[in-house]
Amino acid sequence: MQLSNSEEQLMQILWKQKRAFMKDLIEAYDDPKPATTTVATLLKRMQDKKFVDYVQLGRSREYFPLVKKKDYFSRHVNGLIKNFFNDSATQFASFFTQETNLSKDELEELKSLIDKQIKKK
Amino acid sequence: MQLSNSEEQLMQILWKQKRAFMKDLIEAYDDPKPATTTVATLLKRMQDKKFVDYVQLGRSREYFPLVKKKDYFSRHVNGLIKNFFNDSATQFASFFTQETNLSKDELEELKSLIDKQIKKK
DNA sequence: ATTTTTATTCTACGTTTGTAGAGTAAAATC
DNA sequence: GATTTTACTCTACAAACGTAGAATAAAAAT
Repeated sequence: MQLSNSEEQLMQILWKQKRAFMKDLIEAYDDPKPATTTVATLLKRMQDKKFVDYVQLGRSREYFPLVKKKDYFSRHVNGLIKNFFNDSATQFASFFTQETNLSKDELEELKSLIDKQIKKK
Repeated sequence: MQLSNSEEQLMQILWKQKRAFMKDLIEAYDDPKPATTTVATLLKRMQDKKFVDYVQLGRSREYFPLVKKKDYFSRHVNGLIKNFFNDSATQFASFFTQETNLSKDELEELKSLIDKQIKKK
């Protein structure tokens, strides 16, 4: 099951905060901040989808992610790659380096990164 | 305005076929294929969203994309980058090369690609 | 002790999405 | 020319989303 857009937005905040009470989450929204009830609904749905859980502390709940950003993100990108580049990561990478306009420095950096990866193999 | 999931799936088919009649589009679906009315609805909604248009040929319509896959995809990835890597393409790239497990050969290929890009700058 | 604030639940409601039946008109077939 | 098929349109409807008011209950402030 996937997160909806507004759920994902909230998830981003939670990932950043790592563990948070609802008020902290709302705090982090740009104005106009959503109603607490809105966030509560989202959190409950996200909990049903097994993306977050919480511990009860006093009469408040401290929420935390059940899914790592990394993992969630990987699934995402892999989906993208599958859909747009019929499953070829290189094709994707190629597209990516050409389309996102990285500066020369960034490209150099990326290159050396790849070099490191190659050495590992 | 964004495409929904099933709209995007249909869009993928249309991008592949470039121009197509509804029956060709349905043809391309895996079984169980959707009802023609379903696809018709999707096409109409996609038309409202300005993602496709058609020319009438006889009493049939030949549909075609109004948005290039490339552009659509760029928007997507840029959104991802913004959301997950607070707008740093290199951070994304770094993550990408580490997480998707490209083979040594693929990495080499990517590297030379990047080199080409660098030379252009 | 009474009032106010805080934290959460329950309920709700308009919108978008996924899916498709019923109806209609033209074209093809018998 | 009557019947079947094809190509759409119109309407519908349940599920998911985005958003939040009303209600409740506990805690804090007065």
